[in-house]
Amino acid sequence: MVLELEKRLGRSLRAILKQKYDLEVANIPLETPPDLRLGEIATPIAFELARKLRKAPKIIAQEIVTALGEVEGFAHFEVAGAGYINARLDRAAAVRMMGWVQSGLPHAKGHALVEHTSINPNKAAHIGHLRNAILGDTFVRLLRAAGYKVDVQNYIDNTGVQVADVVVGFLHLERKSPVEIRTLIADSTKLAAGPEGYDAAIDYYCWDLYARTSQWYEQGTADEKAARKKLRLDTLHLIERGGNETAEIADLISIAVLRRHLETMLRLGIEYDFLPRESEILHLKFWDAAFEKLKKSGVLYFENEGKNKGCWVMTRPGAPTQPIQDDNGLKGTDDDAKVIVRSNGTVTYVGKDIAYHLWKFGLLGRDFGYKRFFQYPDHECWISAEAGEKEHPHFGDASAIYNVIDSRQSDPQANVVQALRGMGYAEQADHYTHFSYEMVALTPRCAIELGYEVVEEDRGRAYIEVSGRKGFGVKADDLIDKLIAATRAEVDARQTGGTGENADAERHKIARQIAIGALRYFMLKYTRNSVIAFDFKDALSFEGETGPYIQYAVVRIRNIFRKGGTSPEAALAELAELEPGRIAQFLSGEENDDIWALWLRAGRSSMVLEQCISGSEPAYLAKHAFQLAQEFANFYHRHHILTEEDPARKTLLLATAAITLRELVASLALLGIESPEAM
RNA sequence: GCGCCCGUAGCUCAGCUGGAUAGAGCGACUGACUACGAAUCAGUAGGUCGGGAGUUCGAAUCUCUCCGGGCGCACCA
Repeated sequence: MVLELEKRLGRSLRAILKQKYDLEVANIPLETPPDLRLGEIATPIAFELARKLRKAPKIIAQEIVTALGEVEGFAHFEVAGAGYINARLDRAAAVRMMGWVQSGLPHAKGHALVEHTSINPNKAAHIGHLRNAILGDTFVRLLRAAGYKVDVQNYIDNTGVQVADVVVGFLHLERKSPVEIRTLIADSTKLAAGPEGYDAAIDYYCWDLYARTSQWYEQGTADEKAARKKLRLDTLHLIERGGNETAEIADLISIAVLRRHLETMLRLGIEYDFLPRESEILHLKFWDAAFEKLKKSGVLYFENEGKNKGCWVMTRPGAPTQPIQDDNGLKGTDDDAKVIVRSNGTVTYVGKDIAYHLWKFGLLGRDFGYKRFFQYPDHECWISAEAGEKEHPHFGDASAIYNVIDSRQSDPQANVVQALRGMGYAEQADHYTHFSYEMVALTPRCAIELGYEVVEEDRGRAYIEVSGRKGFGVKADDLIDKLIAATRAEVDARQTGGTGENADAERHKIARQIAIGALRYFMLKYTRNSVIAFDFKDALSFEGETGPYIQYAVVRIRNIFRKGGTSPEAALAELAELEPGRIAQFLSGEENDDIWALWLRAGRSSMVLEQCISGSEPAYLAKHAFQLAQEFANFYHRHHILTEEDPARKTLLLATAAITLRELVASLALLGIESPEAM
C-alpha cells in the first residue's frame, strides 16, 4: 500500500518539476518522517533544488505543494521545517485499500538460481552452515514472493581434499576395509533412528574422524608426516579420477553424509531442487568446453615468463587490463595474475568454478545428467550424474544467480565474475551476485562451556572462529535438539496444547515450531556483514527481539478471534461495509495514532520485500516483522477489543488485528517461520 | 605491502540511495496479571556515533587521514 502511494507521489512530483521548472529528476528522494505528527511520507527535494533555482527551499516547497493540488490517496500536503514537504495520507482510503484482498499474483520477473548450503560432505553441519542455509533459503522465499522463478541448488564438492581426508581416516588411520565402512554406514543409519540419536549418525562419526585425521597429518617424524601428506594427495587424485575402489568409498561416504545434511536442513524447512556435484563437472568435461571459450576470448593467456611460467593465467579484477610494460616499453610479466591451469596441466578451483558458472547461465553448451535423489513431501530433489534418467527437469539457463558463500571467498568469486565479463558476458556478470555473509563464531565463554580448550590468547577475544578441521564448533542437530528441549520445557510449564490425549504430539509440534522460529530469527536478525558471536544464552532466548516474540503476537490475535467467535475474514468484510467517514473518525487524532501506526506498518510489507531483494538483505524483513509485532503488543495493551461497546469501532479494531495477523503470518512465512496456533 | 569488512548506550546490534530531537533488544532499577494468557506492557538511567580534517544548506551515513579489530591476497579446494 505504502509502496503504491510512494510511487504515485513520485510520479506527481516528477511531473510538476518538469512542467514548472523544466527539470528532469530521475529519483525523487522520499522518506519517512520521524514522527506521525509530521505525516507519513516526506521529501526534502526542495533543499536539492534550492541552489539550482536560486530560491529559498521553503518557497520552492510551497510552490510544489500548491502545484500538487490533490493526489488520490493523500489527504493533504504541507511545508514544514526549513523546507520539507510532508504528505498526509487519506487514512480511511488507505485502510479500505488494504482491506481488499489485493496482492494477486506477482508478475513474472525472470529465472533466478540460488546456490546455498554447499557443505563439504565429510562431516556434520555446524552453526556456520546453518547461517548459510537459512540466509539462502529465506532469500529464495523472498525472490519467489516477488515473482521470480527460482531454482535452489546445493553444490556438493564430493571430490575435494576434505572428503579425501575422511577417506584417509577410514582406510589408513582406522584401517577399515571397504566392507566394514559399508556396514558402518548402514548401521549408523539404523542406530541414529533409535535412542542414541544423532550421536550415532555417520556425519557425527565423520566429524570426529576428520578432526583426528587432520591432527594425524601433523604428528610423527618428518618422514611419517611426508608419507601421510603423500597418502592424502594420492587419495585425492584417485577420488578425482574415479573408477576405482577409493573413489567408490569416497562416494559412499559423501552420499551418506549428504543425506544427513538434507535431513538436518529439512528440520528447518529447507529444501533443494538440484545437487550438482564436482565429480560430474570433472567427468563430463565441463572444463574442456570452458577452456576453449576462455582461450578464444583472450581471457586466458599462456605465461612464458616469471613465477607463473608454463601456466594459463588470467588478469585479476582491478589490475591493469594490458600486460604490464616497463620503462623501456618492454612487455613484462604480471606475476600477480591468477593461475587457472597449472604448469602440470591440471585446473584450479577458480577454473572449475568458471565452467560451472557458464553452465548456470546456459553458456557452456553442456549439461549434467540428472538422477532422482531425495523425496520431499511435494517435490523431488535431483542430483547430478554421468548417465542420468531419461526423463528429468532441466536446470541452469538462469538470468540471475545468487551465490550464498561466506565473505572470505569474495576474491575467487570476483575472479569468476571477471572471467565472465572478459568473455563478453557483461549482462550475466551484472546479474551475478555474491551473496556474502560473515561467519558464525563462538564466544570464548561458549567454547569453554562446551568443554573445548581455549588458549590464553583467545580468551580475551570477542569471538573464536569455528573450525571443522579441529572439530571445534556447535553441530546443527545438537543445537536444534537443545532448542526443542528448551521450548518443550516452556510449553509444558504453560500446559500449552492442553492435557488431553493428543497433548504430547500437540506440544511437540508447538515446541518444534517455536524452536525453529527462534533459530531462524536468530540467524536472520543480524545483517549479513556482521559476525555472529554465538552464545547459547542469546540463541536460546525467547524474549525480546526473537522469533517467539513475533509468534506470540500471532497467537494472541488468533485467541482474540477464537474467543470473539469470529474470523479475520469476517472482520475485514465488515470493515468494507463501514462508511469511510466513520473509519476516518476512528483513525484521526493523536489518541488513535497507535491504531493507524499498525495499518501503516502493515502496509509497508511489499516495500520492505523490495528493499530486501535490491539489497540482498533478509534482515530488513526480520526487523519489519518484529516492529509490526511490537506495535501490535502496544495496541493490544491499550485497547480491549472484545469489550469495545461501539460496534463500528469494534469492527475497526478487529480489522486492525486481522490485517496485522495477515502481514505477520506472511512475513514469518517468508522468513521460513511457522505461526503456531497456541503457545 | 595490497584489497575487502567492521568500530554507534554496560553488552549484542539497527539506522534504507546524506536529511527534521540517533533507535531496538538484553542487562540494571520502578511499576502493571480476577483481562483478548505476563514468551507481555509502561517508565527511569545510559551515547563527544573510534580520533581528526574535508565536501555540503545539512554527515553516524560521502572523501581523505590516523588509531584499533577481523578476513582475504597459492601452480589448496
